[in-house]
Amino acid sequence: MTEKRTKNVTIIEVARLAGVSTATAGRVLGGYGYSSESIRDKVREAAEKLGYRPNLLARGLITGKTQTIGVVAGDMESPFYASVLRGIADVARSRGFGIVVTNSDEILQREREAVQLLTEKQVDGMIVTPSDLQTAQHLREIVAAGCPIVQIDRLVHGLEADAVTVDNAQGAKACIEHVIAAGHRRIGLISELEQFAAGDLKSFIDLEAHGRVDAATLYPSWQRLVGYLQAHREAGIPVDLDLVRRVGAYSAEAAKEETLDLLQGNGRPTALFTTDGLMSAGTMDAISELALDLPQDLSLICFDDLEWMRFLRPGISAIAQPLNEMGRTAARLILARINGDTSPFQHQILAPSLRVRGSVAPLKAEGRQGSTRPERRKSAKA
Amino acid sequence: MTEKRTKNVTIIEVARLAGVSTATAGRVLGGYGYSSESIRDKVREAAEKLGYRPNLLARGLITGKTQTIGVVAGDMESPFYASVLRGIADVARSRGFGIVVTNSDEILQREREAVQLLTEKQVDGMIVTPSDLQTAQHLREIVAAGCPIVQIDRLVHGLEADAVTVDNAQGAKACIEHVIAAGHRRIGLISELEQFAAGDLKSFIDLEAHGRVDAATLYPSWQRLVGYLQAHREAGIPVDLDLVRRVGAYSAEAAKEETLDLLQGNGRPTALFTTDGLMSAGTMDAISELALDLPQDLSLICFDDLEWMRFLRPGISAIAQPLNEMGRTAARLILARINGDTSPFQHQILAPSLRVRGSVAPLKAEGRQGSTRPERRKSAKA
DNA sequence: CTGAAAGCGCTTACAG
DNA sequence: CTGAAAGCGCTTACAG
Repeated sequence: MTEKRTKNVTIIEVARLAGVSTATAGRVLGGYGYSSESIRDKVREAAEKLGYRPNLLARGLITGKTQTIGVVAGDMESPFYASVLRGIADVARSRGFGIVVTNSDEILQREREAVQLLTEKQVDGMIVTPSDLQTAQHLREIVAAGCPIVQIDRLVHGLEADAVTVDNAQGAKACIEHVIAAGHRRIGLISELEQFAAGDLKSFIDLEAHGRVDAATLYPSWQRLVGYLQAHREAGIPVDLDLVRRVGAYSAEAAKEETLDLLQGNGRPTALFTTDGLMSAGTMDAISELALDLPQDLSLICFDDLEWMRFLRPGISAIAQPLNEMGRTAARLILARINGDTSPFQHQILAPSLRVRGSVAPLKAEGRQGSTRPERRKSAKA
Repeated sequence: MTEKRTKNVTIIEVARLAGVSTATAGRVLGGYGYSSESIRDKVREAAEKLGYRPNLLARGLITGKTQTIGVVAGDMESPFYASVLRGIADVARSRGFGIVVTNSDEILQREREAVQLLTEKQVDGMIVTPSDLQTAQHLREIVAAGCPIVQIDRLVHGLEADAVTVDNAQGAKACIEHVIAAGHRRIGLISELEQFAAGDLKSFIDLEAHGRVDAATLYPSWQRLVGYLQAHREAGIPVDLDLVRRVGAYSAEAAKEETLDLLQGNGRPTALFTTDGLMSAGTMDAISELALDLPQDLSLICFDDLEWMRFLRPGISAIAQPLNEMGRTAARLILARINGDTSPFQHQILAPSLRVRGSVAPLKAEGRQGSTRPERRKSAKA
């Protein structure tokens, strides 16, 4: 009960029992040098008998490799990161690597501390979802120090490192085209759109219309807005600014408020596009509160994650991000770098897989909208 | 571009620049011995100037502590484990620990390999959700070797280690009482109930009725069945065996089939209790397929996770497991052991937090059931 | 309070 | 193919 940690069997004891040098025992057990078959057997037998387990710390100290990938996620509890992590873990496991994971909560300072911890733990490489796309001094430093890193989901401006992202503009565009094909013309957008250095929504939309926006360097929700705008432009449908709702925070509650405001105002949309799982959750709360029927009163389409889709009510369409694949790709890239790959940096852009669940209701004749008035609000919460 | 990993600054170089011995430099930088203020400043300055970062591998090799917790989860992508992991990560971070995580997929062999990897990486302790409650030789071995472990969610028979579980019987009982209070008498159960050594469902129910079942050593879904049975007994409602559905696999598809069979048979229940998130998902699929209205046609209550609850349709009740708390508790326990706590092993049983979303519809007069006939099946999939 | 020496458990050249 | 020696970057007694 109170025994201290039993002393581990070391290579020295195995060597002694096998009657060989520690160097030889090490070669057999570590699988790295030449050794004759007879010696191999002797050493293995001795190791087995003593219950020898290699100490990867010692090996790592000397080889400079820990067979470990460090991961800085935003929040591993969210379906997004959980799925990405699973992809990373699968590839790591198949290659004999471990992963040490941390959460940044998208807070720069926390990300710095995480990177620091991972560095001190001597991980062979890092996979990170950068919190800040401008200031990323800590990332530039470790890259300069020779630690390979792979960015996921976002690109730090001018960081010389591999990256894996989803084609957000393309995916969002596909969603909107889907809805337009069903006859909708007034499509509301509920989107985070939190950080954008260059000003307000209006300016951004103007810039985009003139082709002055580089989608690759934007935060995902802004990229999805670009897809929304593109689809409208190509279909010849003017964008009503009132329909484009910038929630301004990654918060379901805020998304709910924004949706309520949109749906209770004049000129209500006939369809709604939410740009991620959390926005969808908030929007659905609003829809419940207003006691709207989907998709009769309102069509809803979400840019979402496969995991979350399971919980969507029937009648809601969604396009899923290939999150496992994003994790797997990132892990493969980092492992290649760890193994000495020095080819130019890659930016892999994954196409969202169009796993649509439910279909968008075709736009019906007018008249239904009046049936659900703001006065009915809260009626669902009997 | 092709530079090799730049050689790290070591304590030796810092010591040289500061004009002190490596032992002294180590004491300052490692914060473990005495040192005068003037020397502290000199050393820190030198370290700063050279960009010194400690190598935790070397420290770990010598101290025998890595400040790392190993975690064997079933599947970190699932909301259950994702939430537990988050709890663990939060406590670990606050104490300066890292976590290395692995997935077992509830497969014993994979769990063994995971434990092996973590052992070789010299984690200070492990948190594991055991895949098999009988055969757990690998766990007994590492415990015997002095590596503390904390079990989560399940208890290995006779394993001398701390554990954190949820009071499943109690939670399930609360659910059923909730439904009974609303007037329901025919309450269907959709549950995994996969592994149970001692035979079939009927035998189990008989055993339980005679108080011959020790809930503590059961798999969670069986514990939830116990709560279902207890609530019936205390309310004086006989259990109809036809209503108790053993899905026999942790599969949403299988849960769906079982639900369809139950709802399309004679003597349909007026309420349904699902014992976890995956069962709920399958059940909801079945309900959609039958085009049933919730809670008008059927009341549904789920034993579930907070994360998943967000996606439940209004009108569905659910009781949530405190998963973050389970992770946090486990992390605190393992840290205490790592710090030398030798008190008797604890088994902490967390009460499910009654975060009910939506309420159970009171049972209405008869007559509604006929309105949804099996013929309507698939009608929702227009 | 500080330093010289030994050592954690392995791997790596270098001889043989 | 095998062994003796050195060393990875730290910490730990042990003297002073």
